[in-house]
Amino acid sequence: MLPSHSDRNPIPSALSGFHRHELTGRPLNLSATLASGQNFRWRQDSERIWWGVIGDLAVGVWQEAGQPDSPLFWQTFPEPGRWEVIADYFRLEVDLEALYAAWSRAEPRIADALTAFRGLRLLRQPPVECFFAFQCAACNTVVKIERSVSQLAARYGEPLAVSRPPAVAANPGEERIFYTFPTLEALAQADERALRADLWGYRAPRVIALARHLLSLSPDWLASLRQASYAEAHAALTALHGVGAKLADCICLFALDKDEAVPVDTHIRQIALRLFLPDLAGKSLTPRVYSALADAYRARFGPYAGWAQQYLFFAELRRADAYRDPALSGAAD
DNA sequence: GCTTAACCTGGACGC
DNA sequence: GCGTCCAGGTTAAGC
Repeated sequence: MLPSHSDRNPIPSALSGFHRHELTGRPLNLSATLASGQNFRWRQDSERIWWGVIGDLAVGVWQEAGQPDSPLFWQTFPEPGRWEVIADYFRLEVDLEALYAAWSRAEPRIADALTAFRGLRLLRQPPVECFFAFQCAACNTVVKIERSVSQLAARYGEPLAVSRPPAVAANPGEERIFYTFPTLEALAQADERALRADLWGYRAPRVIALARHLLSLSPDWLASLRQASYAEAHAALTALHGVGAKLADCICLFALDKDEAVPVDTHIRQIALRLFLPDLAGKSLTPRVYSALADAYRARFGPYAGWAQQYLFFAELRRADAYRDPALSGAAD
């Protein structure tokens, strides 16, 4: 079960008990995927093992840094061996090489980002978690979003029983407690003052109101949008008070399998103005401009435009020095 | 249909 | 130490 030794990156001893999965033909750049701003709850420990929560499972994953074709080492807690959950979450069914070829033909200027972050994948996140995590994103910083979302889970989620809790870098030797993301029922009964104390600020009452509204529709309403078209899902989401076009696109792309969704935030806007639509520079981000920018990505990158924009987005983040991990790609090792 | 201000808050920055 | 600005947006009012 344990891997062979590697001189470049010693296999962490903490991987004892982990499984090994060969990513044959399905590259995965673990660090780029988990640090590219899709999800705010994954953390790396001192041995560079990534720890997160998928649904009701705590998950540990490790891969040799900058080697998207190297094996993935993984384990789930408290129920071990749930590979199907990990494969689904990281969307390993998607053939990246075919996408790279098509994107490069359509827009050669994406080549550097593809090379730097080869194996970056979009996640298939639980819809409720994605919906509320990105509620926190408005006028906020990534560090604060991560803190707010983690505190929300700790306050209103359920602790996960991990039989052999991993130590995490920030607190060596301390047992790490994992929490599920809160249910709609828990969020509907949340205390606004507590949320404000957790840095949710003016977003706090909106979170509670949205949870109550979603419950009134159906506990499974968000997940049911996976069966809808992109246009239908986007329209349904933006009809909710507090959900604009950008947030709707984040949920569509990161949780609802709408691969053509392009969340136009400040970074994606700047990239599009620089590469595709310089004539729109100086224009306010009205709904019409938002659509024009997103359509520009879709016109070039097709039905997986949302994946392509994630590469450009992450490259822009790194340029802006807004990333935390210096070893996200092979070039960085 | 576009522009603007308000909404929380902590960190970076200039003075 | 203090003031100002900014950060992965959304909404409503005013024009």
